[in-house]
Amino acid sequence: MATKEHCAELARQLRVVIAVGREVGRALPPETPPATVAALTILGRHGEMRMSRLAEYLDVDMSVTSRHVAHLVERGWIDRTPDALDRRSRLLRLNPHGEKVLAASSDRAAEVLAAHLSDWSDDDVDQLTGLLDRLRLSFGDCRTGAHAHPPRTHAN
Amino acid sequence: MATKEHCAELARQLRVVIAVGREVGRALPPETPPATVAALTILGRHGEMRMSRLAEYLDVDMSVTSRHVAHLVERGWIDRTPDALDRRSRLLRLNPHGEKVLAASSDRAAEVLAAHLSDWSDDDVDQLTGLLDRLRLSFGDCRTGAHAHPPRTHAN
DNA sequence: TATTGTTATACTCTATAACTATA
DNA sequence: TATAGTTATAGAGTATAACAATA
Repeated sequence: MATKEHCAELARQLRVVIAVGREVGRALPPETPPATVAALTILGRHGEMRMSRLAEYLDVDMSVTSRHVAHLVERGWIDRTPDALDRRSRLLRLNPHGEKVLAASSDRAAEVLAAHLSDWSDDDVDQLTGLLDRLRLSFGDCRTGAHAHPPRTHAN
Repeated sequence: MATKEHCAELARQLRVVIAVGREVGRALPPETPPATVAALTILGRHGEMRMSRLAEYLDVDMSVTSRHVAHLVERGWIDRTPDALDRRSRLLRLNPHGEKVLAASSDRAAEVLAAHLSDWSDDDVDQLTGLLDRLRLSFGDCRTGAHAHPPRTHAN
């Protein structure tokens, strides 16, 4: 069980990482701002899902997600199809065009990181990535757990 | 030397940290929004400094820093004194009131983290903190190095 | 009645550019 | 001429609340 002192130090470093994220974000082309890439990344990783679940993954309000999604649809990067099992909701899915855009963005972000991490080994990077993933789980489980897991009875 | 594939995965996880940071930020009281706490944290950790250096630490434009600093001065949390050795610039320093506010914010952030990290050991937390600090250095050195280190010939 | 998603509105944070004062 | 800092303005990103449609 982590003590509060250690968590306080982690909190400080967390804010530093946000600065690094901004730095990486600045290197992205104007047509794919960070928030856009974030949505594409989640759809690319977890596949088809509905608005509410995307909002959970992004950790922002659904109203915000709705705007981002509308933008992605306008650009022709994702498809938004009606959900046959619940006509209130719509299913979101990355299309081939969106996959290309995501790949390019992801590539650019990786370049920026690699340029600064020249003295890191792959093992170093993996270790950090692993801990961040664990951090995500520690927070994410709690968040989505609030409404006891979304009932994914229809589409996966 | 880290390869681009590993960096791409790190980039994805980095965005997760931003979400966690937002989550922690939401728990802060309205009078100390995240950006305000960030400025206080840096002044608390590195002591007296001028605007330009604070802007570097925050990794935002000086115009943005100027606004935040004005806010901090209005609230009476920092003192802004003229720099005798360069009358264009002003030195910023946390005062006792600001130290109290910072302590309270820091405490709150640590609480939120600790609540989610119940199954983390202190060693786990330290390991992540250490890697994040190294990440900061890998980026920060490059950023401030652009103008070959600020000439700290006068204060500190 | 509750839930999914959209839209209107306001607030926070940031960047760009024009400006003042000093080096 | 260059640099430190301020201010005005614009643009992302997010949250709250009111709303429509469906469960």
